[in-house]
Amino acid sequence: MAEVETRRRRARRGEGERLRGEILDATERLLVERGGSDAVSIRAVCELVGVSPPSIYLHFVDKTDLIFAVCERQFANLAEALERAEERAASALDAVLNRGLAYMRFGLAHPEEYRVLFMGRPPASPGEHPAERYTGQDVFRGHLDAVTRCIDEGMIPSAADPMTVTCGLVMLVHGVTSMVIAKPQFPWPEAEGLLTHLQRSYLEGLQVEAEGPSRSPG
Amino acid sequence: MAEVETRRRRARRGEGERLRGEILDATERLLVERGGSDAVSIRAVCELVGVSPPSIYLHFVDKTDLIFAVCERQFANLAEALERAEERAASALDAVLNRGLAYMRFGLAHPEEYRVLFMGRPPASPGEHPAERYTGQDVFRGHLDAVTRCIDEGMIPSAADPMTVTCGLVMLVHGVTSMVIAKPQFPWPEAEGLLTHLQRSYLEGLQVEAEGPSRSPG
DNA sequence: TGTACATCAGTGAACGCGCGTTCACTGATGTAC
DNA sequence: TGTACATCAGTGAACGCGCGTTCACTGATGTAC
Repeated sequence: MAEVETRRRRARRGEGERLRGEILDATERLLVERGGSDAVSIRAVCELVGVSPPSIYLHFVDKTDLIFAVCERQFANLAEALERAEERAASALDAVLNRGLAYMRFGLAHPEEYRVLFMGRPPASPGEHPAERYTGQDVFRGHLDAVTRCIDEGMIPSAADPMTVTCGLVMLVHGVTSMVIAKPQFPWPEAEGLLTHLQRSYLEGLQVEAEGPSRSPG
Repeated sequence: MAEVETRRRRARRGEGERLRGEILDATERLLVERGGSDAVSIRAVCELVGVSPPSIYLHFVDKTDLIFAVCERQFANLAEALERAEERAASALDAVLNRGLAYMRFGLAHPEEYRVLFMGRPPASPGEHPAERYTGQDVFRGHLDAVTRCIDEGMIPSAADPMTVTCGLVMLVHGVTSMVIAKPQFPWPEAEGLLTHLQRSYLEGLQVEAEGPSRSPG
């Protein structure tokens, strides 16, 4: 019951950074509970932490900076989940499929975070903040590497452009993840099965296209 | 320059409904300009229309009702664009592919509307508003019909489940559309080409899966 | 060991703002007689 | 044709609220001598 008390102990000298972490935790929790960074107020974050509003500004230059810091942490979490998934893979192709599944699982397990990372709009004050903070380039780079390895090992036809295939898979995975998050009340088929079906069919189709398409639709 | 004057003529008796349309137009315009329904205020809408805030409530029960009314209009616009695309198709398969492309074009041409329709969160006051107002079921139904016709005509293997294939295509199309909208600064390949590639490869893959997969990845 | 001082980690109160919504009203338009 | 009245399409002013941010400050913690 110790965490119930509303006013926290003041940090000792040199431990001021601890508050920063607590603020990030509270912000993320509110982001999830309330839905959307617009619905999270600095005041609410402070109340949750047990601190007064001005103290936020000791650690973040403004609200956008705070929200972005939460994003950065989540991007790091996602990247880590993807790496772990890749490590468990038996083959290069498995690594690609596993990354896709792990990405979707992350999104469905943390839908509000996923909204902020991949469904929200670009920052309110564009240009001031570096793109790395809200774009997720590391994640894409990881996908691209995994796909390239598949092509190198001949599991994806070498006629395929790695960038195109990576984007294809990203669109596919993001499509399922974001659609299920956006329209949870719609009777979608079970997500893991659907994504697996999509990933496999797409990759099979690549193989066919490389051999020369069996028929030309349209 | 007649539209510059800030205070509009009051409607004659029985013409009160005209204001409703003007309010919807202004709301949609602000939605696009400002980005997001949170950023649209009733007061801003009124200023644009040249009317006082309370007059909104003669036509809409509250702000959510107003935003939803805009959604309904946009869903109708989208459904119409999809029908027109389908009419231009030379075959059942073409109809499916054209619907996908038209859907994406609509999204990229009206990104803010697309955000509200397919990327925003479910309504603030859930349960009070019928799901048809923000789900887009008509659009999905149209996709399903088009896919079913393909299966009937043998252009998609009859072993495929229409619901699965429709969802697959929807995820794919929504994936490209929403990702490009969400991360416009990322160097994606050209969207129409990517979507065409994805749709064709996926459908080719379906064919292969129906014949029994050539290899089993994973 | 004692004391003056600097620094660090915050706080309390207020700023000006825009918001959704409600209330009592107005005055033009149409209708009944 | 004239007038009293009802209705309709709005308006003006205010409500209470929560917001991000800033300012001048406090008081505990550590340091120098």
